[in-house]
Amino acid sequence: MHKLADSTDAADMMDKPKKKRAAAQLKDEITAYKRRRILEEASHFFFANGYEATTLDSVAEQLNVTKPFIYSYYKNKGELLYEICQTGIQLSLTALEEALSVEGTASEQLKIVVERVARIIIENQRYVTVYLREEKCLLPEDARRIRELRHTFDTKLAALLERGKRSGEFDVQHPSRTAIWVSGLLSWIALWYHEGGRWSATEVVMDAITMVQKMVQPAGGARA
Amino acid sequence: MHKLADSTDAADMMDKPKKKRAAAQLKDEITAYKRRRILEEASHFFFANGYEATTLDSVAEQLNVTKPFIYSYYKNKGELLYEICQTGIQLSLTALEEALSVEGTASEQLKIVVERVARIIIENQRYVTVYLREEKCLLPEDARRIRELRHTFDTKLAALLERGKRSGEFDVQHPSRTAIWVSGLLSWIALWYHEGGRWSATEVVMDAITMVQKMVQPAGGARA
DNA sequence: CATAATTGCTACCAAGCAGTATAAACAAAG
DNA sequence: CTTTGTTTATACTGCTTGGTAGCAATTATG
Repeated sequence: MHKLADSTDAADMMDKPKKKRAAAQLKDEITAYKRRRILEEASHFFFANGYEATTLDSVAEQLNVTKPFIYSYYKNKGELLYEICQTGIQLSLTALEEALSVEGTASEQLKIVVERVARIIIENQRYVTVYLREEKCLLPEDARRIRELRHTFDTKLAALLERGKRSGEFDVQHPSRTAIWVSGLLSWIALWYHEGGRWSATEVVMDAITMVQKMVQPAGGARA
Repeated sequence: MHKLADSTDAADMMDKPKKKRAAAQLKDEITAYKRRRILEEASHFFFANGYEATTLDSVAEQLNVTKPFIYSYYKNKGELLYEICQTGIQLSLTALEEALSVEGTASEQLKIVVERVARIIIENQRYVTVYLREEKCLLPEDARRIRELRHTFDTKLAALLERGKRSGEFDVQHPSRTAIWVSGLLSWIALWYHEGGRWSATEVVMDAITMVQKMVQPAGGARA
């Protein structure tokens, strides 16, 4: 990402003819595409075999390229892991933020949040699972950044619970602690769901909604 | 464990004087102790750095012994991992079974189950976390045995939920699926709890009880 | 067609580590 | 004090793998 930004730098572009600019842009798109493909295959291997047990040679083979090819798009193995973990948590966070931008009562918003985040987690299971499992393999600085994203997620979720508590919709005695249980329940989906297994993605998402609603539901029971 | 049983074999013992028998028994206890110590230190490293990233040399160093020492008590690194994973799930299963042996209504039993299992998971976090994280590193045969224990756990939990459903204490539309959410919530503790962190073990256990109760609670609300 | 630049590959290295062959140290028994 | 068996360490091997130096092939440019 940084490299990419550098080479499409404004200073470079301004004094070059249109043609060169267009060519440079296309090249950057191709570079971005190659990076995405490498990341995608790497995530398959990290998910199936774990980070340490995965060799970059095997990733390269799967892409029909060689190891130095990968090294010309990523600085090292750790950068691959970081981008995968980052993707895992960032996708969830974005889904949360988009859901929160939909107007509605706290209960309505919570339902949308759980539905969308659960779907995103299932669709991007590889990234989320690697993030949950391999955090310990990240460099301290990278791990800090990831934890920060996670913290933002939990904080925004806690704010929603707090809102529902104030409005009387939810019965939670400690919103920020409850938020952790809810986000744990969502994370658990990535570790447990198996495509083509006993239960469909839709069933799992609906179950998750039900479970979370019950977790925050006041003693009187839920309303329609 | 197997080796140990072999060397205290009845055939060996019967035709030997009392003294030798006693000496052999003591020796076996010492062997068992050494195995436990190795496992304990290994679990620390596997928990902190992951299975693949842990070297047996570092485990040996921590114990002030050498690598061949470990190899004279365990056949290879994989056997260590298997015993750690096995401990992680077996402890939880035993806690569940003991809790289920306490007489009471389904609600009462469920509360005891969650309390005891949550405590066991916190106390043995290293073993449980390694089991959840490193299952993919196990040999297929070992992985199968572990999954069987997990399945027994989920099945027994589902049976309890089924009982509560029949008696009208619980509102669960699909006991075996709900059991997975409950056992996921419990597993999540191992991945998330941090000793000396923001919340005490007791708070976490009490929270877990509350969350599970709400998850199965009928719409009318909970009774005392 | 020649020249320059970019892109990917071949071939390699250094390090780390699981696992072992063998010897030393120690203990038990006579 | 020797003999015999057991326990642990020294010292090594063979292999894997992250990472790189330098070359070949391809493409763009004049």
